Amino acid sequence: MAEVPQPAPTGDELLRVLSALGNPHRMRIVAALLESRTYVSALAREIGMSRPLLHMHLQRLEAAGLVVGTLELAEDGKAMKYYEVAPFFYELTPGVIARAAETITTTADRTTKEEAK
Amino acid sequence: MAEVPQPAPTGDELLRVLSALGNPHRMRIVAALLESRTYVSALAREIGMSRPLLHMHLQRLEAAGLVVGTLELAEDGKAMKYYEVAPFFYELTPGVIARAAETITTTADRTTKEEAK
DNA sequence: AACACCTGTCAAAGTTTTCTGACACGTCTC
DNA sequence: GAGACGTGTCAGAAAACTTTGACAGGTGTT
Repeated sequence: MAEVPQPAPTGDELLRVLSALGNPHRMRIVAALLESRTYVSALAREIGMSRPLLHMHLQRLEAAGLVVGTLELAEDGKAMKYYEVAPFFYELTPGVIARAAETITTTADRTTKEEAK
Repeated sequence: MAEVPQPAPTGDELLRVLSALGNPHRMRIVAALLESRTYVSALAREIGMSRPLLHMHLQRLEAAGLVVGTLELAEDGKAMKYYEVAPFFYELTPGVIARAAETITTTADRTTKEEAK
């Protein structure tokens, strides 16, 4: 197994990842998806969570690049969204945090950019 | 430099760490403290943040074990609280998250335990 | 005594995140 | 057509987090 040097994550990326993982529900979701990929409704039943809520959490995890969703057509024609965990890897050290901190765009900037597009 | 195997963090510990670092201000605070240890008031001026607010953020970081504060008496008798970053190291992978997820105590449990002591 | 620092805490306000209960749309089966 | 699945979205309530300003205490200097 080759050791691959990790590129330093940007502040915004790391921020998305950390705040996505810093939530008990979302940790459990990652754990469940690592066990086996499933579709939203099944996962909602499995972990006992309302579907709209799970939808939101999955959104957050996907935005952080930690899971990926794929809309698949089942043989019976039903459209089902399958999710699986992405193979992420982050190292958390003071240095990494400090380097990331330099590239954090302010909330104001982020909002402005979003609105601009 | 010896490679030390990292013990798997508990769910609650990882949760505290991730939610502590998943905040732009707190990232910047870690970055500033890595540059040089300082005391609260000086740091507040340096990063342009109100002292009570900084106090709260430092609390959160310290609770997660990411920084350590020491109350020191200056020669002139003034009591000053110096903070510095702790040498932390966490690896974030799907497996680590999944293992941590198993040991998450529910919010209800945590609250009960806190009150019980 | 008044000022300039340092420390801490607290209540209230503001903002974001989380969560629920509808609703709308689609397919297939009875 | 009604029912059982699947998808997504939206508004509003509830809870958590962030932020401010004011207060109280400490020391040492003018």
